[in-house]
Amino acid sequence: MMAMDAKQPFAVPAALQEPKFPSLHAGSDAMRRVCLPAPQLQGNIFGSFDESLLARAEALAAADIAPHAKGHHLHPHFKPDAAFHAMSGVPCAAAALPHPAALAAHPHPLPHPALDGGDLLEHLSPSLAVAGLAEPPALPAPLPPPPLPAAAAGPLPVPVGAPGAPAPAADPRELEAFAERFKQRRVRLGVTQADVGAALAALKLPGVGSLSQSTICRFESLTLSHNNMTALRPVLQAWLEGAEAARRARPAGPDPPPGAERKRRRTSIAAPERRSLEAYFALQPRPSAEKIAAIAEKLDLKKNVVRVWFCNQRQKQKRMKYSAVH
DNA sequence: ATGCATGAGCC
DNA sequence: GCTCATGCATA
Repeated sequence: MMAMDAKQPFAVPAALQEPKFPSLHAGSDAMRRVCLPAPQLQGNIFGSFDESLLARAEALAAADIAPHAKGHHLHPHFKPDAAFHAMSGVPCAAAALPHPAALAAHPHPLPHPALDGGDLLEHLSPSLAVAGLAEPPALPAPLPPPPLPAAAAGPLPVPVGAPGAPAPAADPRELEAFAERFKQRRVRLGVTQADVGAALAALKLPGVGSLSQSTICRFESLTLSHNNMTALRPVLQAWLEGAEAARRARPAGPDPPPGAERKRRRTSIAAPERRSLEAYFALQPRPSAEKIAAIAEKLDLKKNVVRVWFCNQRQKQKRMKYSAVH
């Protein structure tokens, strides 16, 4: 079994998630954000068809999913989240698909024409989403980053929780610019993403503890939701200023003793299964519990794994990257 | 840098 | 059960 010690440094202050979207002009942003980033989503769908996969998905859909098919409306009730999804769900299903042409050009007929829903799975590209986009040139690393404890604790003005400023201008363009500047300066300081995350706790900002390397990385690469980016920006800015100030004062620091001890393994979904899931997702981003169960059974995956997979996919669609600036 | 997962809060 | 913010593990 897996060790599941839920250690949470701090609970996210409700203030960060409660009042989600004030009046979110982000509506338009969100709209733009919906479309799948998938830069690799333009290969020829018919070039290399994986018959077996498609046949499998098709069979699955026709034999198992459809029968259970209970009219799944787009949004049962109108909750704040639904509002967000209402617009992301509809246009996305279409946008996520390769081409409309694919729908009309699918090769073989169905064993059960009468069945609906899942039968659309046949025109899904086999390996569209597998092509990894190579990492950008990045920097040749001419300068060796000296590991610095970066305990930038200090008399920081903390321009964060401004009492009278509820919404600190969340312009996607602004966030992007800041993120880039942040990374630039961070590197200049010779601080790693992990260091930043850890140092954050030292700031003692209300409701702000440490963050992981993952989160810092995602911030810099804009792979966080707009809200998340907005919430993190002031915090990271505070750290940056403090760190640079501390740097000026004492430009040197001892090495942090590296401690290492962790365990937990990440379940990995095999390529074929992943492709199937992607296929389903393109057609129905929010399958019912029944469908999830059916999919899980057919793909021989745990139901929870499938459920989480769908959740994560949905989250990905809401990320900033590639969104606004277009 | 990113895939799979957890947990809080909400419906 | 879902969304959302986050994190561990890993490619």
